[in-house]
Formats: sequence, structure tokens, C-alpha cells
Amino acid sequence: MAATLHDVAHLAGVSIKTVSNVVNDYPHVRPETRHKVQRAIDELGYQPNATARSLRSGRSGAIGLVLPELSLSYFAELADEVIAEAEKHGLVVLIEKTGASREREIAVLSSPRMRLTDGLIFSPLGMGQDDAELLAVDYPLVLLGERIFGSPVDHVTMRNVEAARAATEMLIGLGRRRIAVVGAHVDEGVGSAALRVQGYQDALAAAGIPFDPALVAYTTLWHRANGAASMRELIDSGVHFDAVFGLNDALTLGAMRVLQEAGFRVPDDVAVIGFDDIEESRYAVPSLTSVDPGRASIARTAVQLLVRRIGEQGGRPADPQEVLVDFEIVPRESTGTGSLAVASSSAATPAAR
Amino acid sequence: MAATLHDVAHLAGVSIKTVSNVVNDYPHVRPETRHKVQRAIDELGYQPNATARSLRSGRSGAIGLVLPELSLSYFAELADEVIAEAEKHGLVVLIEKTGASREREIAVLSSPRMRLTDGLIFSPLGMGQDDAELLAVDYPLVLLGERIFGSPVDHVTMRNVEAARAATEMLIGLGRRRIAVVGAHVDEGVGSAALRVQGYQDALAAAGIPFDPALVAYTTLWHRANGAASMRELIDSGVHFDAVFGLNDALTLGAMRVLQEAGFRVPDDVAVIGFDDIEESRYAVPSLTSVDPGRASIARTAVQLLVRRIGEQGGRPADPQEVLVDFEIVPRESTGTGSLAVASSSAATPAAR
DNA sequence: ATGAAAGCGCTAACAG
DNA sequence: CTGTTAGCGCTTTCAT
Repeated sequence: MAATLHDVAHLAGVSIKTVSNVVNDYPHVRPETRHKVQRAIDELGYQPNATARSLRSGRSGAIGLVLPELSLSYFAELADEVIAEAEKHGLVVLIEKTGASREREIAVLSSPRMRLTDGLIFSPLGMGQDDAELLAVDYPLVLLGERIFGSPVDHVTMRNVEAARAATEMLIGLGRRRIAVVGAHVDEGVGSAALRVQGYQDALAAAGIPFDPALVAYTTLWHRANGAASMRELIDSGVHFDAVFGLNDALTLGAMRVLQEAGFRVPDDVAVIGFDDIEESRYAVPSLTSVDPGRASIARTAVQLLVRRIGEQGGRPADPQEVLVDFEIVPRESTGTGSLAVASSSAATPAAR
Repeated sequence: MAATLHDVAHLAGVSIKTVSNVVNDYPHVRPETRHKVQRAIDELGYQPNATARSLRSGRSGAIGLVLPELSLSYFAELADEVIAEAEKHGLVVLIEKTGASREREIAVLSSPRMRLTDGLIFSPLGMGQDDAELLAVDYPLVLLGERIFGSPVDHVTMRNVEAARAATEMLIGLGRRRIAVVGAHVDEGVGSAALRVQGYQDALAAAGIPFDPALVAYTTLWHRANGAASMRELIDSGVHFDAVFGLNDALTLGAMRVLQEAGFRVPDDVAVIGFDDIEESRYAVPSLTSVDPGRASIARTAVQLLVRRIGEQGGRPADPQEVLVDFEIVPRESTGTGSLAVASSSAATPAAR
């Protein structure tokens, strides 16, 4: 049986309040007493009971992170950064995955299991704008992503339209005119796909390039397999294109794979750019140019906003904030613009064998 | 303020015990009463307070998963499967990352923050055999990985030696004799690296191929960058090789990238096989043959063992179990043995442009 | 079938 | 500076 405050107090010959004071670094404790208590603590291997503490204080020291799936690199990397930032605030992270299902997302929002956290960072993929009011929960919540805007909670998101436009402009700047898009979603007014396609169209329009619907490949999910399948369809359709803008990196890597398999040279025949800048893209063959949407900054900001909300005393809560983080294009080989930085060897002797 | 049992009891005109009975599906409640209570619950939007429940019952319904890093695909995919399995048991997963630091790992083991969980699935990378006794904690713990054996806790691990041997034998079966290894660790008696190198050597010995230390590339971490750097060194060293066994996939993908950059054809000049079978390997160019060490099975077994431990009543605890899961080699293009399954198009018209 | 009451281990007034 | 005491919201004997 684990030791309690009582046990320590008893052993040290003081009251539990004093022990509590020592444990919580309350300033006004005589050094002598503190010492005595500390010894008892060490002797018994006392560890405060987090649950009891939490019940009493109303804080658990844990925040929840709700994601579609961890095996999608973007989310895994995001989770890593959320955990790192949470740790700086003394918080631990409970991860719940929804598989991008609207029902699961809604269920998690009202799940009592999550009552064990002080607040949630919520990244939906199934819910849409119409579900905005469901976000008005009675605990601190920070929304991520592009599914819902104008909700009553803090929201951290990226500049999808601008970033997609910049990516497309880069391809145009390379002289490409037949730019395919992989990963569009059918009938979706909002969400990452719609916004990024919007940016793509904006760029075309600004450059006076007509939009050709035949160049748009639709998928449901954004996994590698979907990108591969889309590209296959695109190629089979016989449509001509000289560049590809993939709406996320996983998708794009799958597409690029099929592209090469089909005999296209990247970037010579087809220039390729992705979105997310996951680590893998740096090591693909060829390395994939991508848009870093500001993932690290999103994670940091989300945790900070959540911590602020959690810390809000009963008073008047601050107005919900919408934070847009900055993006950046990371040029690599797939657009022929990258340095060979990653894998260049100072004296790479191709070593014929 | 959230409603409590009292509020509900008051509104329904019953005692809190009755409400509790309803909430917990206690059988002996009159349907009529149950109904009345349910209405009060709905009306108030009552949600049981997980913390209070946890304090009273001694169970939080959360388990901890301690990993080196989520952005390593192997661990992200493992985490995904642990979460899925935990959910089947009604458990939620708290993830803590250690960055593979021994100090952090040891700290987490005794961290009161983790007292908020009912048990831990612990995957160390920094701790070693000498730290085995530190695992004798007073809460349910399931060990993963190959850093520590014979500890006093349940342990789920893979057949490293056999799997590595099988991988090497596959390369030998392809007629390769100069097989390089990427990712070995210096001075390590135990751990994944040592075991897998062992399997590699066993295979060589069994085939009568002399072991050439010049073919072993050492790294510290197993990230893509390390594999890339190692391969660069190997190539620069001028040593001749016709196959590569990478001790994990990330590493191997980095190595394969550099290999191709340096002008080697895979698998013609150099056959490549990895270890872990992460999703990405299916979409690499060429797709990477890999050893699936039984990740899904490890996740499932670990959760099940932990759940069993958590459920153990005060009585005599079961003896610690060591579970070895089965592995499987997944042949793909990098060894010239793979089907084109992933990306083959039934009618792939290479579409000259 | 339901109610009363005693804590789980801790924090936070409030005394002293 | 330290002790006493009252709960946080819930589960759980023990009665009734």
C-alpha cells in the first residue's frame, strides 16, 4: 500500500498540513521541520496521489489531444510537439483518436472519460461547419484545423489558401502551366482540401492560366495509398500535365511513387510539391518540396492558449481567439529548386561495381 | 458548474445512492425509479466526475504509454495500435515521451504524474540491462523492447535475432555475399541493434560467408538522417557491397536514398532490406522489403497483459511473463522479389508527353 | 429496492 | 509557523 500524507505526518511527528506544505513548497515552513518531513517522505517513498490532489484542486495536470490518427505523420509530429510544449507547462497529454469519424469526434467532446483532463486540443476531420455549436462545451477547448471557423472557442489554424497559392505560384514560376492537383474532396465547402484548392485556383487565375477540371484528382482520405491511386487514375485518363500539387505530403509521396513508376521523371517531366513538410519528405527520392504550414507553431500556440483558458478564474473569460500561423515553402529536388543539402556527399564517388 | 450526484438525486427526489446505482447499471433498481432518475440526469446533463470516481475506486481508466518519440513511425504506429486496443478495454491512453534519454525514462517510472494512470506500457531505449531492478515498481507495468531482459515484470518483445537472421538469409538466397549492415551500435551488449547484428552474423556463419567488419556502419540514433549519413560514409570508404540490411526502416530509407543518389541501382546493384515494416516502406522508391516484427501483436498483447495485471486482486500475482511475438518478411521491390502490388496499374500507359 | 453515512487522499480556510 | 477541520464527488458497506 502506498504511503499517504497521514503516514508521513505520523512518522515525522507533525500534522498532515505541514507535510502538505512541504510537498507543495509552501514557503513558511521552518527549515528544521522541512528537513524532518523530507526524511519521512524519503523513508516511506511517499508519492502524492494525483487523483486525490486532482479531485481537491479541480486540476488534473493532464490535457487531452484529440486526433484522427497517429500514424499519419503530420499528426504524429504534431502530437510530439504538443507533448513537448505541454511538458514545459507541467502537463501530461492524453491522446484520443477518432479515425476522422464525425460520430467519434462528437462522442469524444462529451465523453466523461475526458473529464479526467483539464482541457482539450481538438483536431476534427469528420465534423464540419454545421457542427460549430457542438464546440461550446463547458471545459477549456482549443480547436485545430480547417473544418470549422467562427466557433465560440479558441482556434489555431494555418493560412491554407495563401500557402496553397504560394505553392502553385512556385510551380508556375518554374514555367509549368498544366498543374494537376491531387487530394481534392468532392462537395466540400470548407476544410483543408477546399481551401487549398482555392489557393491553387487563385494562383492560376492571377497568372491567367485557365482552370482545367480534368487536372483535379479527388480522394477521400489523405493516405499514401490514396495519392497512389489518384495518380494512377490521372495517368490512365491520358490527361497531360507537367506539375503536381499534392494537398498533403503523404498523398503526394504516394502519387510521386506512381508517377515515377509510370516512367515520368521528377522534376524534369513533372515537378511535384506537397503540403505539410513531414520529415519523410526530406528523404524521399527525389526529395519532396513542401509547404511547412507552421506545425510547430500551431502546437505551441494551441497549448499556450489552452493553458491560458485553464488558468482563467471564474471571472469574464477572454474572447475566443483565432490564430493564424505563418507558413513557409521548403524547396527541394522535386521542383528542381532544392539544394542537395540533405544527402549530398562532399566527395561522392559513384563507385562503379 | 457541472451537476453532481446530489443535484440529480435532489431533482429526482431520491438518494444519491440510487442515482449512483442507475449510473452504474446496478441491477436492482425499480424500472420506474430508474426512469425518473434518468430524466433528471438528462435534464441536468449530468456527467460523472471521473476524478472523484477514480479516487474512490482506485482506478482511473487510463493507462500510460511511455515512448522515445512519436515522430518515429514505428512508435507512432505502435501507439495507434495501443490506443485502439486500450479502447476496446474502455481505457484511455496517456502518452509520455522520453527522447530515449535514460534519465527521463527513470524519472517517468517514478513520476507522480503517472500516478494518474492504472499502469504503464514502457518502451525504454536509454535504460539498459543494469537498470532491470528499477522496473520493480509498485504499479502494473509491461515492458516493451530489447533493452532489458529477465526483469521482474511482464515483457513483450520480438524475435530480433531470428528475424534478422531470416532477413539476412533472404539476401544470401538472392546470391548476395557482401552484405552491409546499417545502424549497429558501438559497445552495446543488448538492445535491438546488438540482437539484430547477431542474427545477421548467425546467417553469415551458417552460409559460410566470412564476417567483414568493414561492412558494418554504426549510428547512434535510428532516424533517416543517420541512415543517410552512414551510407555516405560506407560509400566514401570505398568498401564493396551488393546488399544492405538496415536495422530499422527509417534508417534504411535514408540509406537507400543516398545509395541511389550515388548512382547505385536498387535492387540490381544493391539489394536492400529493412526492419519494422512501417507504412512508408510500401511507398518508397523502390518499395522497401522489410521485416514486420509483429508490431500489431505487440501492442495488443501489451495492453492485454497490462489489463490483466490491473485486474489482479490483492492475491498472489501471476509470475512475470515474457511474450515473444512472431515476425514475417514482407518482400518488395528493393530485393527484386516484391510483387508490384502496391502501385501497379492494370493498364498503365506510360503516357509519353 | 433504497437510504444513511463513512471515507478515498488531498488542499485550503481558519485558528492558534 | 503549524494544527484542525471541512469538504472535492463518488462508491460502498450497512441498515432498513
